[in-house]
Amino acid sequence: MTVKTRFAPSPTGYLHIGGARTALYSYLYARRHGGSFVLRIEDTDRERSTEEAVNAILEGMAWLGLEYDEGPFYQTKRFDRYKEVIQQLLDEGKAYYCFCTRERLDKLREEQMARKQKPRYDGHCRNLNRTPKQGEEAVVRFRNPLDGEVVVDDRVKGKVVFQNAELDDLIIARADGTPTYNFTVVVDDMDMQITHVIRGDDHLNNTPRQINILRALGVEPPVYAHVPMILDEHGKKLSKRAGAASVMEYRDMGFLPEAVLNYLVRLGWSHGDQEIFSLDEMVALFDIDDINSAPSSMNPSKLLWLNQHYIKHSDRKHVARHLSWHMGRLGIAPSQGPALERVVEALSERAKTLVEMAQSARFFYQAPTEYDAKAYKKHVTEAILPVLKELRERLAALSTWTGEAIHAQIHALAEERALGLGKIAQPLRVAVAGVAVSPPIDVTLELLGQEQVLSRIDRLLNHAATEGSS
RNA sequence: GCUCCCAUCGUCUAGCGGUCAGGACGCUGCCCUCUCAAGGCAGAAACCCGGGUUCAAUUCCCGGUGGGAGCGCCA
Repeated sequence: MTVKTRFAPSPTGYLHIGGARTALYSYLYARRHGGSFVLRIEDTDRERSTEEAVNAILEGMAWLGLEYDEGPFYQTKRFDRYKEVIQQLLDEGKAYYCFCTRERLDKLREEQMARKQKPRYDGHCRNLNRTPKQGEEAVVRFRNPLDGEVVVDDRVKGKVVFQNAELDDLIIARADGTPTYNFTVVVDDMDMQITHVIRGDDHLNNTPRQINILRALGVEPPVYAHVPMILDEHGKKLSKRAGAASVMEYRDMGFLPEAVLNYLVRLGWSHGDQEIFSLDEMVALFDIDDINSAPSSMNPSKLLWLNQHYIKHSDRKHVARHLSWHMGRLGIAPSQGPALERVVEALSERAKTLVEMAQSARFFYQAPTEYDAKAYKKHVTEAILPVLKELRERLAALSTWTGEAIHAQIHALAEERALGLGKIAQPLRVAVAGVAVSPPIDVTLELLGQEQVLSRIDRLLNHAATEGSS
């Protein structure tokens, strides 16, 4: 039997980071075994499902590069099929109509809670054996076994046993005839021949119900693997407030998709001491049995470290492509100035995010409009101005504008004047970048180009002449 | 409240009866250095508690404590 996994989000919001991880695990497992990966949109709750959310999920999957082999399938398009199965269960006496009002159910729940009991349906209509009269409101409930137990042989949690007596008869069709979650999942997993269900462990408690329905349908349940939740950095539930919960927020913060993927795969899964995994390596090494059964917390600084790793080691063109998107957001046009790939090369060791890199890259494309006050005061001294003037002339005289030539000029001058390199490099940085931080000065000047460098030095000299130096 | 899940450095984790409890991020110190980084080296830092089982428990079992999830005509 070929492996088939699925990711089945409900479109009520963005693609959650936890969802992204279960999607990744499902994807990896299918790929690893040469199987297929299905995307299914669970939109049976028409109140809360939105098209924007569907698009957000699709966008998130695409950004991460998690390609699905089948789908997206929409449950709302399968209502006829669900109706058919519900009727089948009804006909076979495995489901029944329930006429209890919401008021009665609410009251029942309240009473049970007051008695410190687990709130559950009391089987009031279980043996009525009645079909609704014309216009009469009724839901359909699944006739859950009253005794015995259900064993979930979970690949990450191990054997988990539930007593049927703990379960009640859940509603599988609402009064308006639409099917409910626990039922549609079962029918879809059955119809789509899903072999491995990898999902959040918040679904573990639903699993025995689903298994019972599956059995009533005469189908063997798939293999289940319930992965623990992802908590925020404080060990609390991930929320919009406490750190980013949406995958797209990570894009916006300047993360590379491969960094996010690498981070997520290691959050709850491991392969010995290895930390860095390309997608191909993940596919080759991933196994459900290596998933940790305990929940894990986000470690933002480790994600940052991974991001920097990928910024440093990924193909420059690839990084440049993502960087230009962020530069666009900051209103910097990378067309006028040095090749973006070379800027990426120069900055890759000094940026943890692409947002940071875009900010640092700004001066390559836009001359500084002002000088950082502290840097100016510290480095642009009265004594250094004549040296800068001299350097300006020597740089102007250069016929080949290469890092090497620039380096030689600066070094020679520093030596002649018995100055440390920093004494010249720092004011130069202020002149060309506006701040005292940049890639190595020779690289910076080379990338900027002779014309820009000379004009920026002139500007600083003028500024010093009118505004003064320290 | 009931049912279920979980528990190794601050965090992510390795471990699968005998280890000086390993790695990674972060942190601290040193080196390198034209700035910022990157890099190199060194260091501090963990088996939740109590019972068993065993010659031997971080590891297996039970209980406690502490976290978490579920208990909808939501998914």
